[in-house]
Amino acid sequence: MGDGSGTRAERLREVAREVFGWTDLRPGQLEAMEHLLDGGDALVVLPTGSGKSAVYQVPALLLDGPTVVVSPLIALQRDQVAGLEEADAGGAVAVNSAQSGGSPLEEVRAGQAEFVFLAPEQLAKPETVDRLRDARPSLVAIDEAHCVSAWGHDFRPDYLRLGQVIERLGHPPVVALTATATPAVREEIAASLGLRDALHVVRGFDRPNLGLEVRRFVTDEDLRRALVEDAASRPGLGLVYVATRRAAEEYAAELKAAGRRAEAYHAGMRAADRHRVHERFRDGGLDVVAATSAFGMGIDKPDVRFVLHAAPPDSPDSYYQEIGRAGRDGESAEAVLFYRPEDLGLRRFFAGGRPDEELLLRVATLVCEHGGAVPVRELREVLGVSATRLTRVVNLLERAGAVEPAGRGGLRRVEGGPEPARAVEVAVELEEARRRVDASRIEMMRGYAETTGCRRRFLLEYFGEPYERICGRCDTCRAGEAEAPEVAGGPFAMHARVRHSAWGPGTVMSRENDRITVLFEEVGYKTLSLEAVERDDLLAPC
DNA sequence: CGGAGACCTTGTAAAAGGTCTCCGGTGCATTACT
Repeated sequence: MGDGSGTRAERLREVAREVFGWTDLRPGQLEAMEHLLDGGDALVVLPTGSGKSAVYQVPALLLDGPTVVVSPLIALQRDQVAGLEEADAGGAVAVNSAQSGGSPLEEVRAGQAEFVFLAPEQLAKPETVDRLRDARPSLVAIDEAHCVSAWGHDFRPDYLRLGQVIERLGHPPVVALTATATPAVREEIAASLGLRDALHVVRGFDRPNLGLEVRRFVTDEDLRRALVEDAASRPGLGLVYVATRRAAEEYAAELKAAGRRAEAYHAGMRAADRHRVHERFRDGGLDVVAATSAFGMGIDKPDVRFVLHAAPPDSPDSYYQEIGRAGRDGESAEAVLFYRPEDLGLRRFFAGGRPDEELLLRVATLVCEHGGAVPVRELREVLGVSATRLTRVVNLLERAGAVEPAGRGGLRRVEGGPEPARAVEVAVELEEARRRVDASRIEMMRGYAETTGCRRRFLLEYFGEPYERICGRCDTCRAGEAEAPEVAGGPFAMHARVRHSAWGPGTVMSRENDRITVLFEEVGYKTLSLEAVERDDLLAPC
C-alpha cells in the first residue's frame, strides 16, 4: 500500500469520525471516497441504510469548494439538510420552489454553505447553473440515481439533461448513488451523466433474511380477501403496495375494519395528510400502510416485517426496491406477491402511449429553420406546451442527433444532422426501442411471479449476480420445486455476449436448466428454450 | 389491458345481461385564485 492512499484513507476516516461520528467506513465506501478525492467519477450501488450519503459527505469536506447534490424529492432534501446542519458539516441549503426568503445560491457562492441540494428541474434553469458554476463546485452527487433511467424518459425529463449540467459545472468529480440498479441500468446512468471511467462499487444485493413468496389467484375478490386476512394477522409492521390510489384507500379501510392501525398513502392525498402518515409510520403509530409507489423513497425504518404486493409493479427493479424496505434490521421479514396475470395489464397500459410525432416535427422544423441558437424558453412560448412535454421531445431530438445545446438554454441544429422528417423517424424508433425494453421488464416481472425455480436466484441473476444454488427461503424452494441449477458453462454462461439473428446483440442474464434469459440491447429481456436455441442455432457467441 | 359504473335492452314488472365509456402511477414548478 502506497503512502498517499494510506494518508487519504486516514483523513477520510478522521472526518467521518470527528464530523459525523461514524467510527468505521466499509470497504466499498472508502474505495469510492478515495476515488473521488483523486478526481475520478464513481457509481455506487449500496443498500439503503448502509451509508450511501457518507460517500459524498465525507470527501466533500476534504475538497475545496461546495458540493452540489441532486435529489429527487423536496422532502428528502429537507431531511438531508437538517441532518447536515446537526453534524456541523459546513452548512447545507436547498434550492426549490418551496423555500421562502433568503438567497441560498448567494450563500453557496459566498462560501457559507458546503452542500446545496437541488432537484433536476432547478438545474434546467441556465442562470441557476451559471451561479453554481461561479461558486466553483468541487463535487457533484446524484442521489437516487436510478431516477435518471426510471423517470428521465417520460416523467421527469430534466433527469436526462444532468450530463450537460455536469459539463457546464466544469465536470468536477461526480458520484451517482442508488440502492438498486441492474448492469444495464448502471450503464445507462453512467452514459447519461457522462461519467468518465467511473469506478463502479456494487455491494450487498442479497438480502438473505427476506423470505420470498408468490400466491396466485384467479379472481380479484379472492386475492383481496386473502391479502387483507394475511395483513391483518401478521405480527409487526408492514407495507401493502397497490397499483391505484383507490385500492390504497380501500385496503386501508378494510384493514382498519379488521382492527389494525392502517392508513393509505398516495400522491392524491393532501400534503399535510401524507406528512402525518409518514410521521406516524416512522414513530411506530401504525401497523400497516397501504400505498402506491409514492411511498418509500427516503424511508429507512428498520423493523418493517412484511411487504405485501396486491399487484405486480412494473419491473423486478421496482419490486426489489419495494420489498427491500423490509427487514433492514437484519431480522427475518417476508415479501409476498399476491398475483393475478391480469394485473400486469395496468402496467402494460402505463408503459404504452405513443411518441408525439407532431410536436417532434414542429420542434425539429422550428430549430432547423431558425438557423441559429433558439432559446428553449422561446420555443415553449411559441408552441404553448408544458416544459415537461417540450423537454421530452428535445431530449429525443438530441439523442437522434438532430439538435444540440447551444450556450445558455439554447438549441441549434446539428451541422450535417438529419432533416426534420428523418429526425422524427429516428426519434420515434428510439422511443419505441425504449417501450420494448419497458415491456420486457414487465415480462420479467411475470417471469418472477411464474417461475418454478428459486425466486431469490431469479432476482439476483436479474441484477447480474450469479447465484449458483437455491436459497431455501422462498416458497418454491420450501415446496421442493426449485431444482438446483446445473453448473452453467459453455457458450451461454452468465454474462456471455451473444447475437440473435432478429434481435441483435445481447447479454446472457440467467440460465435455468432448460432455458436462458438474454437482455437484448434493442428489444429488452427475452427468455428462450435452450432446446430451441440449440436445434435452430438461434444464438451465436459474439 | 382490464375493471367499474353508466346506460340500454329485454319483455313484461323486478332484475338480469349486454355494450359503451372512462379511468388508471411516480413530482417538480407555476399560476390563478380564495
